[in-house]
Amino acid sequence: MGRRKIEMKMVKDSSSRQVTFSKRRTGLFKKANELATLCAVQVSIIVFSPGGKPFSFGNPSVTSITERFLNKGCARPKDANLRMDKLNKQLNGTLRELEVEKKKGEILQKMMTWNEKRLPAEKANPIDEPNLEELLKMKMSLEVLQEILRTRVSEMEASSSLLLLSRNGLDEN
Amino acid sequence: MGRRKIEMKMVKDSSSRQVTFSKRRTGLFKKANELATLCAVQVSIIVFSPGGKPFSFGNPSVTSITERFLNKGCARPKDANLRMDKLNKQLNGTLRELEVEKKKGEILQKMMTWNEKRLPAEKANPIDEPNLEELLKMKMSLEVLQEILRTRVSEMEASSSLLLLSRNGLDEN
DNA sequence: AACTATTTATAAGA
DNA sequence: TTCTTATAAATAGTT
Repeated sequence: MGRRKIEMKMVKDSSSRQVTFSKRRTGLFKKANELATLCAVQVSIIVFSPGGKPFSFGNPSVTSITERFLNKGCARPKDANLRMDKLNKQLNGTLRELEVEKKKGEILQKMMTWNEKRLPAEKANPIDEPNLEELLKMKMSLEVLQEILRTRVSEMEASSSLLLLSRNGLDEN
Repeated sequence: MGRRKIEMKMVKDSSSRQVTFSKRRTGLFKKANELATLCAVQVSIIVFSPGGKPFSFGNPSVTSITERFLNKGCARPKDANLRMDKLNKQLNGTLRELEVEKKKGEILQKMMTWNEKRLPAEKANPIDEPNLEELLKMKMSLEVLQEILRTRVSEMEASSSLLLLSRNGLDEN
């Protein structure tokens, strides 16, 4: 048992291939992160799974690195960058407000339901110590996740800018 | 002596950092090649050295994969949403970055599971659904949940304090 | 998702 | 840089 040497050929069994993909993609991204951390460099990876689903790793982000990589040959006026940046932030801000307002009530309803399920404190012993611990964990988790989402939204705004910028560039040419 | 464990921090000595970069970049590209071969998938990596020099690995090529990755977002007016979907896929990488502490790691794992249940985009077609809305919902939801949890935690902490206080008082008497 | 026997990667040293 | 080597880390096959 344990690990064995394998031939460097495509894994035939699709199920095994999926497992191998999963494990090795994780390992690859970890290595990439270590490289970025240890050497203070930018690393970007794009992988398409056997099923065609895209996975990516980026430090600081795939789009920024890709842009840096591609821009070597096709520089653009700085003011164009700034202009498109402003327009896009406006656009995204409006879009976001719209969507959030639209769904607010619905979300609240869902979250309240979930809250009831997760924390049946009223029915069970409300002053259980394990419960408190669970709650605190949950609280921490949410703080971490929120930070992630904050980053993600920022990236989205940035990439949108890039997209419009590139499209604008094409239109101009 | 052989290999020793190292701290996951930036290597201070610039010379050592360059050596580490060289070795690990080689290793990363090798791993990428193995992933591409074993699983018959497309992999693209871009790395900038400490000196700013670009290195890249691509199977079949960096540009083709980058285009495949970006083109979905450039195709339509709703591209911001579609791009967001792909950025969402980076969650793996981002979570990995935050994996510094084991306790946090465990919590993050739980949150990832929960997140996937709430947002089953991975299982469905990942390229069709506009994820911006989902993400914003998530963000809103978390904000709401956090407020709920804040209240709950406060209540429970207060209760626990009272409980311990009363128990302690009884012991002393 | 775990486990673990091995293989593979790699930090130091030369 | 390249090689060596002791050890850390990744992972193939299994449960």
